[in-house]
Amino acid sequence: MKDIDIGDVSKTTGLTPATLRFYEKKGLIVSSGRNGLRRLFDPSVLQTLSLIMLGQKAGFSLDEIREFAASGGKTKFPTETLLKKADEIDQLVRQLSALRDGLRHVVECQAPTHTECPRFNRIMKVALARTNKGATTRIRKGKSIR
Amino acid sequence: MKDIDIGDVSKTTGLTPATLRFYEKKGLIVSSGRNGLRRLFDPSVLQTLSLIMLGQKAGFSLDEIREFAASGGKTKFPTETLLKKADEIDQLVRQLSALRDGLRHVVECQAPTHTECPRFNRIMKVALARTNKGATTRIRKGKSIR
DNA sequence: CTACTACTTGAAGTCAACTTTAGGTCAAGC
DNA sequence: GCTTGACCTAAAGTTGACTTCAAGTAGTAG
Repeated sequence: MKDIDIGDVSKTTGLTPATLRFYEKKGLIVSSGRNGLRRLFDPSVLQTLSLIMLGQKAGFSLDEIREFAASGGKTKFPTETLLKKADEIDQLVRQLSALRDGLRHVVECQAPTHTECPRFNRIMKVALARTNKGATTRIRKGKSIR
Repeated sequence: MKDIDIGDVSKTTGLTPATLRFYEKKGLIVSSGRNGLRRLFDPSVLQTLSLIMLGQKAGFSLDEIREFAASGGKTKFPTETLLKKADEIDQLVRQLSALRDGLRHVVECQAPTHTECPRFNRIMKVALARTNKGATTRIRKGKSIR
Protein backbone atom coordinates (compact mmCIF):
# COMPACT_ATOMS: atom_id res chain seq x y z
CA MET A 1 0.00 0.00 0.00
CA LYS A 2 1.07 3.51 -0.68
CA ASP A 3 2.19 5.51 2.31
CA ILE A 4 0.26 8.67 3.00
CA ASP A 5 1.54 12.15 3.72
CA ILE A 6 1.23 13.62 7.19
CA GLY A 7 -0.94 16.36 5.70
CA ASP A 8 -3.46 13.79 4.52
CA VAL A 9 -3.44 12.04 7.87
CA SER A 10 -4.04 15.40 9.47
CA LYS A 11 -6.94 16.14 7.17
CA THR A 12 -8.68 12.80 7.61
CA THR A 13 -8.25 12.65 11.38
CA GLY A 14 -8.60 16.29 12.30
CA LEU A 15 -5.39 16.12 14.31
CA THR A 16 -2.77 18.75 13.47
CA PRO A 17 0.67 17.76 12.16
CA ALA A 18 2.09 19.07 15.43
CA THR A 19 -0.11 16.63 17.34
CA LEU A 20 0.92 13.76 15.08
CA ARG A 21 4.59 14.60 15.66
CA PHE A 22 3.86 14.76 19.38
CA TYR A 23 2.25 11.32 19.24
CA GLU A 24 5.21 9.95 17.33
CA LYS A 25 7.64 11.31 19.90
CA LYS A 26 5.51 9.70 22.59
CA GLY A 27 5.72 6.38 20.78
CA LEU A 28 2.02 6.14 19.98
CA ILE A 29 2.51 6.01 16.22
CA VAL A 30 5.43 5.39 13.87
CA SER A 31 6.17 7.09 10.58
CA SER A 32 7.23 4.81 7.76
CA GLY A 33 9.49 7.19 5.85
CA ARG A 34 9.91 10.64 4.42
CA ASN A 35 9.21 12.53 1.27
CA GLY A 36 11.90 15.16 1.62
CA LEU A 37 11.34 16.42 5.13
CA ARG A 38 7.73 15.36 5.30
CA ARG A 39 6.73 12.30 7.26
CA LEU A 40 4.94 9.47 5.51
CA PHE A 41 2.68 7.01 7.28
CA ASP A 42 1.38 3.56 6.52
CA PRO A 43 -2.40 3.79 6.06
CA SER A 44 -2.82 1.57 9.13
CA VAL A 45 -1.90 4.63 11.17
CA LEU A 46 -5.49 5.76 10.68
CA GLN A 47 -6.75 2.73 12.57
CA THR A 48 -4.19 3.32 15.30
CA LEU A 49 -5.25 6.94 15.60
CA SER A 50 -8.88 5.86 15.81
CA LEU A 51 -8.02 3.59 18.69
CA ILE A 52 -6.09 6.40 20.34
CA MET A 53 -9.02 8.79 20.08
CA LEU A 54 -11.43 6.20 21.34
CA GLY A 55 -9.12 5.29 24.21
CA GLN A 56 -9.01 8.93 25.23
CA LYS A 57 -12.78 9.07 25.33
CA ALA A 58 -12.72 6.15 27.72
CA GLY A 59 -10.31 7.82 30.09
CA PHE A 60 -7.03 6.17 29.21
CA SER A 61 -3.96 8.38 29.34
CA LEU A 62 -1.72 8.51 26.30
CA ASP A 63 0.83 6.42 28.19
CA GLU A 64 -1.75 3.73 28.83
CA ILE A 65 -2.99 3.86 25.27
CA ARG A 66 0.52 3.36 23.94
CA GLU A 67 0.64 -0.06 25.57
CA PHE A 68 -2.58 -1.10 23.95
CA ALA A 69 -2.76 0.72 20.63
CA ALA A 70 0.86 0.77 19.53
CA SER A 71 0.81 -3.02 19.46
CA GLY A 72 -2.35 -3.24 17.39
CA GLY A 73 -4.22 -4.60 20.37
CA LYS A 74 -1.56 -7.19 21.26
CA THR A 75 -1.58 -5.62 24.68
CA LYS A 76 0.56 -6.45 27.68
CA PHE A 77 -2.35 -5.65 29.96
CA PRO A 78 -3.53 -8.62 31.98
CA THR A 79 -7.05 -9.86 31.45
CA GLU A 80 -8.01 -8.65 34.88
CA THR A 81 -7.05 -5.07 34.08
CA LEU A 82 -9.02 -5.12 30.84
CA LEU A 83 -12.13 -6.48 32.50
CA LYS A 84 -11.83 -3.99 35.34
CA LYS A 85 -11.59 -1.16 32.83
CA ALA A 86 -14.57 -2.56 30.94
CA ASP A 87 -16.58 -2.53 34.15
CA GLU A 88 -15.47 1.01 34.87
CA ILE A 89 -16.60 2.10 31.42
CA ASP A 90 -19.87 0.25 31.97
CA GLN A 91 -20.43 2.23 35.15
CA LEU A 92 -19.58 5.47 33.38
CA VAL A 93 -22.04 4.60 30.62
CA ARG A 94 -24.81 4.22 33.17
CA GLN A 95 -23.99 7.51 34.86
CA LEU A 96 -23.80 9.39 31.60
CA SER A 97 -27.08 7.88 30.46
CA ALA A 98 -28.72 9.18 33.60
CA LEU A 99 -27.17 12.60 33.12
CA ARG A 100 -28.40 12.70 29.53
CA ASP A 101 -31.91 11.91 30.76
CA GLY A 102 -31.51 14.54 33.47
CA LEU A 103 -30.57 17.21 30.96
CA ARG A 104 -33.47 16.32 28.70
CA HIS A 105 -35.80 16.45 31.65
CA VAL A 106 -34.51 19.86 32.72
CA VAL A 107 -35.60 21.23 29.36
CA GLU A 108 -39.25 20.45 29.97
CA CYS A 109 -39.40 20.62 33.77
CA GLN A 110 -41.39 23.39 35.45
CA ALA A 111 -39.85 23.25 38.94
CA PRO A 112 -38.32 26.58 40.07
CA THR A 113 -34.88 25.01 40.46
CA HIS A 114 -34.01 21.52 39.38
CA THR A 115 -32.72 20.53 42.74
CA GLU A 116 -36.33 20.93 43.85
CA CYS A 117 -37.67 18.65 41.14
CA PRO A 118 -38.22 15.12 42.47
CA ARG A 119 -37.76 13.56 39.06
CA PHE A 120 -34.45 15.36 38.51
CA ASN A 121 -33.26 14.30 41.92
CA ARG A 122 -34.23 10.70 41.27
CA ILE A 123 -32.31 10.76 38.00
CA MET A 124 -29.25 12.29 39.60
CA LYS A 125 -29.37 9.75 42.39
CA VAL A 126 -29.06 7.00 39.82
CA ALA A 127 -26.26 8.89 38.13
CA LEU A 128 -24.35 9.12 41.35
CA ALA A 129 -24.84 5.59 42.62
CA ARG A 130 -21.67 4.66 44.41
CA THR A 131 -21.10 1.36 42.72
CA ASN A 132 -17.38 1.85 42.29
CA LYS A 133 -15.13 3.07 45.02
CA GLY A 134 -11.95 3.54 43.03
CA ALA A 135 -10.99 6.11 40.46
CA THR A 136 -13.53 7.14 37.93
CA THR A 137 -13.27 9.40 35.00
CA ARG A 138 -13.65 12.98 34.06
CA ILE A 139 -13.91 14.26 30.54
CA ARG A 140 -12.25 17.05 28.64
CA LYS A 141 -12.89 18.68 25.33
CA GLY A 142 -11.50 16.76 22.41
CA LYS A 143 -11.72 16.15 18.73
CA SER A 144 -13.80 13.64 16.85
CA ILE A 145 -12.75 11.97 13.66
CA ARG A 146 -14.00 13.79 10.61
CA MET B 1 -30.50 22.60 59.25
CA LYS B 2 -27.14 22.46 60.91
CA ASP B 3 -24.20 23.56 58.84
CA ILE B 4 -21.46 21.03 58.36
CA ASP B 5 -17.73 21.41 58.76
CA ILE B 6 -15.47 21.44 55.71
CA GLY B 7 -13.76 18.35 57.12
CA ASP B 8 -17.03 16.42 57.02
CA VAL B 9 -17.78 17.62 53.50
CA SER B 10 -14.30 16.47 52.57
CA LYS B 11 -14.86 13.05 54.10
CA THR B 12 -18.23 12.43 52.54
CA THR B 13 -17.28 13.64 49.08
CA GLY B 14 -13.67 12.52 48.90
CA LEU B 15 -12.60 15.99 47.83
CA THR B 16 -9.82 17.59 49.86
CA PRO B 17 -10.38 20.83 51.79
CA ALA B 18 -7.96 22.47 49.36
CA THR B 19 -10.19 21.43 46.47
CA LEU B 20 -13.28 22.74 48.26
CA ARG B 21 -11.56 26.09 48.85
CA PHE B 22 -10.54 26.07 45.19
CA TYR B 23 -14.17 25.47 44.17
CA GLU B 24 -15.32 28.25 46.46
CA LYS B 25 -12.84 30.68 44.95
CA LYS B 26 -14.09 29.66 41.51
CA GLY B 27 -17.65 30.37 42.59
CA LEU B 28 -18.89 26.79 42.32
CA ILE B 29 -19.91 26.54 45.95
CA VAL B 30 -20.51 28.98 48.81
CA SER B 31 -19.63 28.56 52.45
CA SER B 32 -22.30 29.59 54.90
CA GLY B 33 -20.09 30.66 57.81
CA ARG B 34 -17.16 29.82 60.00
CA ASN B 35 -16.39 27.94 63.15
CA GLY B 36 -13.25 29.82 64.12
CA LEU B 37 -11.24 29.70 60.95
CA ARG B 38 -12.97 26.64 59.59
CA ARG B 39 -15.51 26.96 56.82
CA LEU B 40 -19.01 25.70 57.38
CA PHE B 41 -21.34 24.61 54.61
CA ASP B 42 -25.05 24.17 54.26
CA PRO B 43 -25.78 20.45 53.74
CA SER B 44 -27.10 21.29 50.26
CA VAL B 45 -23.49 21.74 49.23
CA LEU B 46 -23.32 17.96 49.00
CA GLN B 47 -25.92 17.97 46.26
CA THR B 48 -24.10 20.75 44.49
CA LEU B 49 -20.84 18.85 44.70
CA SER B 50 -22.55 15.76 43.32
CA LEU B 51 -23.74 17.76 40.36
CA ILE B 52 -20.25 19.14 39.89
CA MET B 53 -18.68 15.70 39.88
CA LEU B 54 -21.29 14.37 37.52
CA GLY B 55 -20.88 17.37 35.25
CA GLN B 56 -17.17 16.71 35.07
CA LYS B 57 -17.80 13.14 34.01
CA ALA B 58 -19.88 14.45 31.17
CA GLY B 59 -17.18 16.77 29.92
CA PHE B 60 -18.29 20.12 31.26
CA SER B 61 -15.53 22.46 32.41
CA LEU B 62 -15.76 23.92 35.88
CA ASP B 63 -16.67 27.26 34.33
CA GLU B 64 -19.57 25.67 32.47
CA ILE B 65 -20.66 23.75 35.54
CA ARG B 66 -20.75 26.92 37.60
CA GLU B 67 -23.49 28.26 35.35
CA PHE B 68 -25.58 25.18 35.83
CA ALA B 69 -24.80 23.86 39.29
CA ALA B 70 -24.29 27.02 41.30
CA SER B 71 -27.86 27.98 40.53
CA GLY B 72 -29.27 24.64 41.61
CA GLY B 73 -30.15 23.84 38.03
CA LYS B 74 -31.77 27.21 37.36
CA THR B 75 -29.42 27.48 34.44
CA LYS B 76 -28.95 30.29 31.99
CA PHE B 77 -28.20 27.79 29.25
CA PRO B 78 -30.71 27.87 26.43
CA THR B 79 -32.77 24.77 25.79
CA GLU B 80 -30.93 24.25 22.56
CA THR B 81 -27.56 24.02 24.30
CA LEU B 82 -28.86 21.52 26.83
CA LEU B 83 -30.37 19.29 24.17
CA LYS B 84 -27.23 19.48 22.08
CA LYS B 85 -25.17 18.45 25.08
CA ALA B 86 -27.60 15.63 25.81
CA ASP B 87 -27.17 14.37 22.27
CA GLU B 88 -23.42 14.62 22.60
CA ILE B 89 -23.52 12.55 25.78
CA ASP B 90 -25.80 10.09 24.04
CA GLN B 91 -23.25 9.68 21.29
CA LEU B 92 -20.47 9.24 23.85
CA VAL B 93 -22.52 6.59 25.63
CA ARG B 94 -22.82 4.61 22.43
CA GLN B 95 -19.11 4.85 21.71
CA LEU B 96 -18.13 3.85 25.21
CA SER B 97 -20.55 0.94 25.13
CA ALA B 98 -18.85 -0.31 21.99
CA LEU B 99 -15.43 0.15 23.54
CA ARG B 100 -16.53 -1.79 26.62
CA ASP B 101 -17.69 -4.63 24.39
CA GLY B 102 -14.43 -4.39 22.48
CA LEU B 103 -12.37 -4.74 25.62
CA ARG B 104 -14.40 -7.69 26.81
CA HIS B 105 -13.99 -9.31 23.44
CA VAL B 106 -10.23 -8.78 23.46
CA VAL B 107 -10.05 -10.85 26.61
CA GLU B 108 -11.40 -13.97 24.91
CA CYS B 109 -10.28 -13.37 21.34
CA GLN B 110 -7.66 -15.64 19.78
CA ALA B 111 -6.57 -13.45 16.86
CA PRO B 112 -2.84 -12.63 16.85
CA THR B 113 -3.47 -8.90 17.08
CA HIS B 114 -6.85 -7.37 17.63
CA THR B 115 -6.63 -5.20 14.60
CA GLU B 116 -6.72 -8.48 12.69
CA CYS B 117 -9.84 -9.70 14.42
CA PRO B 118 -12.94 -9.00 12.32
CA ARG B 119 -15.20 -8.86 15.36
CA PHE B 120 -12.95 -6.34 17.10
CA ASN B 121 -12.81 -4.22 13.98
CA ARG B 122 -16.58 -4.31 13.60
CA ILE B 123 -16.99 -3.21 17.21
CA MET B 124 -14.49 -0.40 16.83
CA LYS B 125 -16.18 0.75 13.65
CA VAL B 126 -19.36 1.27 15.60
CA ALA B 127 -17.42 3.04 18.31
CA LEU B 128 -15.96 5.44 15.82
CA ALA B 129 -19.03 6.18 13.75
CA ARG B 130 -18.76 9.79 12.74
CA THR B 131 -22.21 10.83 13.74
CA ASN B 132 -21.11 14.11 15.24
CA LYS B 133 -18.82 16.51 13.53
CA GLY B 134 -18.25 19.00 16.33
CA ALA B 135 -16.33 18.71 19.54
CA THR B 136 -16.48 15.50 21.46
CA THR B 137 -15.10 14.56 24.77
CA ARG B 138 -12.05 13.03 26.35
CA ILE B 139 -11.83 11.73 29.84
CA ARG B 140 -9.38 12.17 32.64
CA LYS B 141 -8.86 10.47 35.95
CA GLY B 142 -11.17 11.71 38.66
CA LYS B 143 -12.77 10.90 41.93
CA SER B 144 -16.06 9.21 42.64
CA ILE B 145 -18.26 10.00 45.55
CA ARG B 146 -17.70 7.68 48.49
C1' DC C 1 -2.74 25.18 80.20
C1' DT C 2 -0.48 22.84 76.66
C1' DA C 3 -0.21 19.96 72.68
C1' DC C 4 -2.23 18.32 68.73
C1' DT C 5 -4.45 18.33 64.57
C1' DA C 6 -6.90 20.03 60.98
C1' DC C 7 -7.89 23.77 59.31
C1' DT C 8 -6.41 29.00 57.39
C1' DT C 9 -3.97 32.21 53.71
C1' DG C 10 -1.71 33.57 49.19
C1' DA C 11 1.39 32.08 46.09
C1' DA C 12 3.90 28.93 43.66
C1' DG C 13 4.26 24.36 41.69
C1' DT C 14 2.60 20.19 39.04
C1' DC C 15 0.68 17.43 35.40
C1' DA C 16 -1.12 15.88 30.91
C1' DA C 17 -1.79 17.03 26.50
C1' DC C 18 -1.08 19.87 23.49
C1' DT C 19 0.12 24.49 21.01
C1' DT C 20 3.12 28.09 19.73
C1' DT C 21 7.43 30.13 18.42
C1' DA C 22 11.68 30.86 15.83
C1' DG C 23 14.35 29.74 12.40
C1' DG C 24 14.93 26.43 8.66
C1' DT C 25 13.96 23.19 4.39
C1' DC C 26 12.02 21.51 0.35
C1' DA C 27 8.68 19.83 -3.55
C1' DA C 28 5.62 21.92 -6.64
C1' DG C 29 3.63 25.42 -9.46
C1' DC C 30 4.41 29.49 -12.32
C1' DG D 1 14.81 29.43 -11.17
C1' DC D 2 12.16 31.62 -7.87
C1' DT D 3 8.27 31.90 -4.78
C1' DT D 4 5.07 29.76 -1.87
C1' DG D 5 2.97 26.88 1.41
C1' DA D 6 3.30 23.18 4.29
C1' DC D 7 6.13 20.81 6.48
C1' DC D 8 10.73 20.34 9.73
C1' DT D 9 13.28 20.85 14.69
C1' DA D 10 13.92 21.92 19.54
C1' DA D 11 12.27 24.43 23.05
C1' DA D 12 9.24 27.19 25.44
C1' DG D 13 4.50 28.40 26.51
C1' DT D 14 -0.52 27.40 27.59
C1' DT D 15 -4.63 25.54 29.88
C1' DG D 16 -7.54 23.42 33.32
C1' DA D 17 -7.75 21.50 37.51
C1' DC D 18 -5.80 20.92 41.12
C1' DT D 19 -1.78 20.25 44.81
C1' DT D 20 1.84 21.78 47.63
C1' DC D 21 4.19 25.09 50.42
C1' DA D 22 5.30 28.13 54.31
C1' DA D 23 3.77 30.28 58.06
C1' DG D 24 -0.02 30.86 61.06
C1' DT D 25 -4.45 29.88 64.07
C1' DA D 26 -8.07 27.87 66.70
C1' DG D 27 -11.22 24.20 68.66
C1' DT D 28 -10.56 19.93 71.41
C1' DA D 29 -8.46 16.15 74.25
C1' DG D 30 -5.78 15.35 78.18
